[in-house]
Amino acid sequence: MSRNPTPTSDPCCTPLTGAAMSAGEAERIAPLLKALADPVRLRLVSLIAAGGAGEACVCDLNEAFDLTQATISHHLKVLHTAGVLDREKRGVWVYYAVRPEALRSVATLFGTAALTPA
Amino acid sequence: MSRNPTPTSDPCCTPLTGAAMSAGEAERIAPLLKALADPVRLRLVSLIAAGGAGEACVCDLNEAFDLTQATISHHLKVLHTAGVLDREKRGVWVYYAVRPEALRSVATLFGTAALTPA
DNA sequence: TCGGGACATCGACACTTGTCGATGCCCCGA
DNA sequence: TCGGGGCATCGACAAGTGTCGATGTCCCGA
Repeated sequence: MSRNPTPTSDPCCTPLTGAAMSAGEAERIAPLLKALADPVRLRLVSLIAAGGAGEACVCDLNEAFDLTQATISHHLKVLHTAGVLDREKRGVWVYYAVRPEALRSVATLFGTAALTPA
Repeated sequence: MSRNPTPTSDPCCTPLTGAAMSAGEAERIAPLLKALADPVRLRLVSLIAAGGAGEACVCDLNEAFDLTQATISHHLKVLHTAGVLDREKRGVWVYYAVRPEALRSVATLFGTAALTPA
């Protein structure tokens, strides 16, 4: 619809059409990044990952923030829904664990990108 | 927060697994991830990075999406403000280039994290 | 059996964000 | 000098997001 009628032949630069990331790929990865793009959730993942076995109890996470328990629970749900965290209930307590595959996806995406020297 | 659009001073480059991330550190990195956490912006960065010299003209980027020129301009501004893209005007056209440091920050952050289970 | 503690969910609120059409600014070519 | 094209900005709108207090659900110990 809004295709530019090419004001002058051969405008400025390289084609770059049909390049690296497809639209579908971008739509698949963006939610993962969106889940991680929050200071509280970044710290949550960091706290869980820094814990001994890569997991942490919600009761401990609650005490690390100046936020309501409902808010922390919400953030943990967002991370879990995005596939960043695993959830396991043990008796009264709930433990969240980091899913390495999720972080590996992001690392791969930007790792290769950062190494392209131009 | 009227920050200079070129935060060259040591971005993040801190492991996600070592010690827990501080609140200030999380607040500093989250905007970078937030800028990248959008399908359109991910494709924009990908297109720019895939171009020959790691840069691209806005006129070409406009044609790669089914969005208004104003919307693309907005997304480019977000990426530029976050320090992901560099902006350079050449005559009538404007070229955006990827800042490798920005992507390297993200790669470092999640790269070490993905290697955890060892 | 009953009470209480640990999490999740709900409803509500202010704030942010993605998108658009319209308009303004700047640079070049005629 | 003037007209036009490339890009940014403005104002507006709907949709999404972070946060809270209140409430619900489940499980254990007394």
